[in-house]
Amino acid sequence: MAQLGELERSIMDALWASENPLSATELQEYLEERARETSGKQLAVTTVLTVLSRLEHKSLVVRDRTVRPHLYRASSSQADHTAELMHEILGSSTDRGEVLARFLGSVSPEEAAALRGLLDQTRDSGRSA
Amino acid sequence: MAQLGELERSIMDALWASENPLSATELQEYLEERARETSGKQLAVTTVLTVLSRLEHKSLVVRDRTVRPHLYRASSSQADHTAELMHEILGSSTDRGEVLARFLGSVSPEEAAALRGLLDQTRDSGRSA
DNA sequence: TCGTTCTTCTACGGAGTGTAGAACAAATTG
DNA sequence: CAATTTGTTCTACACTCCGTAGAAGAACGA
Repeated sequence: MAQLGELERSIMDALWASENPLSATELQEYLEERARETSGKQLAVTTVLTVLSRLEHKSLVVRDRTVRPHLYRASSSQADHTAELMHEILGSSTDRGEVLARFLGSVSPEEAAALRGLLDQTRDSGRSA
Repeated sequence: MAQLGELERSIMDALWASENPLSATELQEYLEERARETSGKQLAVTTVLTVLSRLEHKSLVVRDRTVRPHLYRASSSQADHTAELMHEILGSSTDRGEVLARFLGSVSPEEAAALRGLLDQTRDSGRSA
């Protein structure tokens, strides 16, 4: 699934942060805000549109073409997407157990606690396939 | 840190799988073996060397220049590297807890069990910084 | 020193990404 | 309906990364 570029990532972040689907122009404005402190540079709308198309193509973004302007939303939540990525990475390894061990070693105590809680909740819900 | 290309990945896999550091030529042969079933195609040694240099530049590979031929080894274990990657991905998210929840939801029962065990072991060894 | 072995330099083509103008389509309004 | 505004698609270019490797240079054994 490959890693996203910087602008792609910003746009996904914007979509993930937003409750409602956004138009290209709204995104453009949003991005300008975000960038104001950094390299405050206004992007062309076409730039945003191009990237949105690419993200749509990668199935990360869903576009509503029935309205004008078109509205865009992330096809899955950031958490889902991120978890999926992590899983992919984990799967690319030959020794999952070892990876998980190292992974836990670098996790904060709070997160470790959270994980324990989650594992207890999940304990009985055996996966089907 | 970005994702590795296919050949880069193969080379890292080879280095990770090997006990000892390897020379470019050894790697070349190793890769030919691996590829025999697939697209059995012999790479030029220079190709391997180029990629090794790039990997060295990315600090994934360490090269011993005191011997001839130079010997190459992975700078960290596959497990470490993978865990680090996972951590990076996790860190890129705004809601780690949620991500971990989703992540656990897609983990096999065996892995869940392993995680429980690991968490118990790690319980007391609080991290310093 | 001569050849062999190994490494470095240089280079090219293809893919992915940031960037956006030009051209085209739809909606709004006079 | 015609003109203007708003929005979308097409096309394109530059830059970086990666796979690939030849040519040229360096080191070592005979």
